[in-house]
Amino acid sequence: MSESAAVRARNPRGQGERLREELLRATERLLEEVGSEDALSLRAVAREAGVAAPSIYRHFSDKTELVWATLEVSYERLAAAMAEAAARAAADDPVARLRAQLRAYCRYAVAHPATYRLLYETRQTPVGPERLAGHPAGLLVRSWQRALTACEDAGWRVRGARSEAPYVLWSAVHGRVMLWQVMPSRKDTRRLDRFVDEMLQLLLER
Amino acid sequence: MSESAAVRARNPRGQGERLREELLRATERLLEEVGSEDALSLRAVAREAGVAAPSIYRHFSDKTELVWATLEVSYERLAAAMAEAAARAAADDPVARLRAQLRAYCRYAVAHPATYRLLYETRQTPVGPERLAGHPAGLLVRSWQRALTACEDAGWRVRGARSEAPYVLWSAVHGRVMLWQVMPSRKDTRRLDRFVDEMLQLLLER
DNA sequence: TGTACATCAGTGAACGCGCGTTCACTGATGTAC
DNA sequence: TGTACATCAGTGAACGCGCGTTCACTGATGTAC
Repeated sequence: MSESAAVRARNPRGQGERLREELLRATERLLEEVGSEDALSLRAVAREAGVAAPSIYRHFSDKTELVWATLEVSYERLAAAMAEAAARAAADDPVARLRAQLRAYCRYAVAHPATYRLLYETRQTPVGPERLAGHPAGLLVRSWQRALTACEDAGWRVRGARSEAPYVLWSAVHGRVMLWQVMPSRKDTRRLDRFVDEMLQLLLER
Repeated sequence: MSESAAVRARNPRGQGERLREELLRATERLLEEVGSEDALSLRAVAREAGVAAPSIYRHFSDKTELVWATLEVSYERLAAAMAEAAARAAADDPVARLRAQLRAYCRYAVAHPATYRLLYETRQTPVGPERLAGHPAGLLVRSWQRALTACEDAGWRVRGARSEAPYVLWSAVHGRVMLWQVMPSRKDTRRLDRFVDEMLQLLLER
């Protein structure tokens, strides 16, 4: 029935925190499998991690906490993928760096649809406003903002209202990957790349 | 406890179909209240409609059918709101008509967040590909397409790759309203209007 | 005009299920004396 | 070196709940004769 479930050995003393990481990974995996937060059950997470359900409560006070922690991990993965892609681009070409970031963003989104969606589903985990203020989304918009400024510093002009530009970029890309998940078209990721190029051409000029 | 629940009278003979409509409306109302399809329960729909839970099965074979029917109704509302807005704009100004449609789209989306989201959550109602092919989303992309062609006929030029243009428009607007629902900013719908104007300026030129 | 019957709209009770969470526990292992 | 004890990682059984769905039914009303 369960794969590695039966063989899991208890962590040695002082290493209890390891289970926390395992639970987060199990949640991520399972989330992609079932597709949404509501469809995710603590009992299934426990099974996936090879542990009894109550063990979760050693590390997370309830389901909301577990999901929020997963959201944060997931955001970090996305940010890391974007940073890595940017680092691979030519250091003196901010447009190429921005393009690489946007493409990495799209790729992450379509590779991990459920965890990606989770980033934008605050309704499901009803948390306080202080927590919402620290929502990863805010970090993202600042990152697009910085990237655009770097382009300007390199002599590019941002078309249209400058204050709207990061939102234009972000909305377009987010919208595109969401549509990607709905539309029953064949999944050729080069189409996403083309879309990114298109947006940059619309938004930037020499 | 329940509001109109207790007083509902049985429909007269031959009018059984009325309950179907009532159930659809109850589903829409409830969906906005609970926020997602998973959180919606048939029993709650029945309560909302003032009817016993098994009565739903007189009109819908299961939960999936009920939700899919609601999705269709919801899409019709959105399409109607867009058509109405377009009709109010000057008949000889296709850009104004398109702008009106886009604004109506945004307004519908933020006024009915849960039903709007439902339009884009095919994963939740796992239906066959033949049904997916008839998904409202396809109708929408064709509608943007037509609107852009009308602008071209009136002497406007669509910037960038023409084939990407409807997707640019749609993605941007869809993405923007999704972000709107996440970001903890004050909800001033004029900001959405400004965004729409911005997109049109980026996309169209004389 | 009366009555047996078919049709129709809708129901009450029950089914089995998986869920989130709580509780008191177990048993291995390091530590103090 | 031995042993009592505290700490730690994790568990088994149970709770009450609401769910989707099925079943055999009820009772009002129109229809055929």
